[in-house]
Amino acid sequence: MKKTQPKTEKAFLENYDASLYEKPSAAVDIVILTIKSNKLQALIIKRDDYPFKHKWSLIGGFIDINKDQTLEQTAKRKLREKTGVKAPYLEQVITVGNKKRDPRGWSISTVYFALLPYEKVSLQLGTGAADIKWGPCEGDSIKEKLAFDHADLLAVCLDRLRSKVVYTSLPVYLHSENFTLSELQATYEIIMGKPIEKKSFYRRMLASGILEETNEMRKSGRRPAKLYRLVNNKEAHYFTRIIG
Amino acid sequence: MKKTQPKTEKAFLENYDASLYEKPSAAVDIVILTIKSNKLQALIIKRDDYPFKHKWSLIGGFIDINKDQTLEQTAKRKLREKTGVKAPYLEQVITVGNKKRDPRGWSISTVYFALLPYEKVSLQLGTGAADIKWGPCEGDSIKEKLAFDHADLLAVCLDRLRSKVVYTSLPVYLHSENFTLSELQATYEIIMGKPIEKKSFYRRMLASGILEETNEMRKSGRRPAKLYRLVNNKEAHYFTRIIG
DNA sequence: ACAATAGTGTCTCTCAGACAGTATTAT
DNA sequence: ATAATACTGTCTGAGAGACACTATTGT
Repeated sequence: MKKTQPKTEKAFLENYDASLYEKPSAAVDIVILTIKSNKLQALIIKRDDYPFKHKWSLIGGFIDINKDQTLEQTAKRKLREKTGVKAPYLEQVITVGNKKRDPRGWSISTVYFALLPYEKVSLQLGTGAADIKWGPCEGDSIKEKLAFDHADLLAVCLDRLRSKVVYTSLPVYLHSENFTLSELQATYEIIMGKPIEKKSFYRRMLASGILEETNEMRKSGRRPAKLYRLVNNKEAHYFTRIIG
Repeated sequence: MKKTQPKTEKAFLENYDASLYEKPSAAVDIVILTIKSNKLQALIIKRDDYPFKHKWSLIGGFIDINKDQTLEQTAKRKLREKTGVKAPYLEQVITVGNKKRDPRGWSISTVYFALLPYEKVSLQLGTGAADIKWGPCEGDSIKEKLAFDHADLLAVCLDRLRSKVVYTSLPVYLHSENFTLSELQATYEIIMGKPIEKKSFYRRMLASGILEETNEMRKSGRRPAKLYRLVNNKEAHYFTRIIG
């Protein structure tokens, strides 16, 4: 028995039943990165529900089509629920989708990475988590074995960050309001995993126009250092050459 | 009446019913680009079904969880169905997802862009299309008004291509096997929308190590030009400085 | 005074930009 | 010979790399 073809867009939409087609599940996962104890660290939670109950995983969850207006909003909501803050930098990295990554069946996940200053974060357990913590990144991974394909997703994000560090100003988002150039350089070096020439770094950063001096000094070490801040509302800066 | 909690992963999975949760629709769209008549052109089809019946749109379609193993496979399948070829370059660009982009409801789409040489393509209508053609890109858009948010998706891809052209070798994928450096330069210039210094371009390309001479010459113009080809299985090359 | 950290001076090197000059073909 | 297109020579300039040097603090 053939259904009659609707004659207008309106008629088509009135008769459309989305539930007739089998769909993959759709989720968002976020790799939240910070610098803590001179290490790049990723935020992970211990799952309190099946599947992978009691295993560590990235922060994430299904899109709730009744609550979320957009994909990015889903990411921002999750991020806020776990860290209590709005990330100064959030980038969509990749979407993976296949039949095997989730034992419950065909699923896709859009992966974001967020950078934020450690001092600003106050971790919150939220629902579905038995524990939450920062795990130091070593190379492309983390000591804890992660659920699903989350180890892969983390690796992709770390890769993306490392490839961008050499021509962008992304590491400033790992610092709070004021920071010294030495501190910023240290952050670059931690991510790159190797030292940078101080002079090249100073030249580059000061010429970029994204930083401005404050009147304050950091008095921790020996000679006090000038504190800088990101110029009001500056986007990430893209340099025309690579450093390091 | 509270359902009892399953006691093991196995029990949980056996009882799991994916259809209980409302999911967004999940699709893939592909911006297929080529150079034709000295212009960057995008492949579009005229839709033969609702919604947006008889409107132009990008190539795409829902993920078929019974046929497709992975998201990328969905993209490759669509691409092959419409062009008859395997694209030498395919890159995932963005995933958009919200409640309004499709009148049928919450939907997400993962967008890829593909580069391929015009000569290799033989357009195929396939199912669901009333027409298929190349449309010249002007700036960030195309003359034809596109269905859904496809104009935005196209713009994001053109943006991505333009931003990458200045530091990568992507344009080689718009040429077939053999090409001259002048032809390749012309392709760069079409994408960038402005001329490049010939000497800088030659130096850069020859130093990159991604090209090798063939024994043949192109005899079209006055002085014949050396034909080059991509060295066996070379990936896209990333330069350390920007051109143009 | 000295150690430690912050910051500068300055030379070299690589590669893009500019542009003039040479090479090889068809007519 | 001339026009057209393919290439090369070579100078300049911007910015990275190297590294020695000066500056400012606490002890």
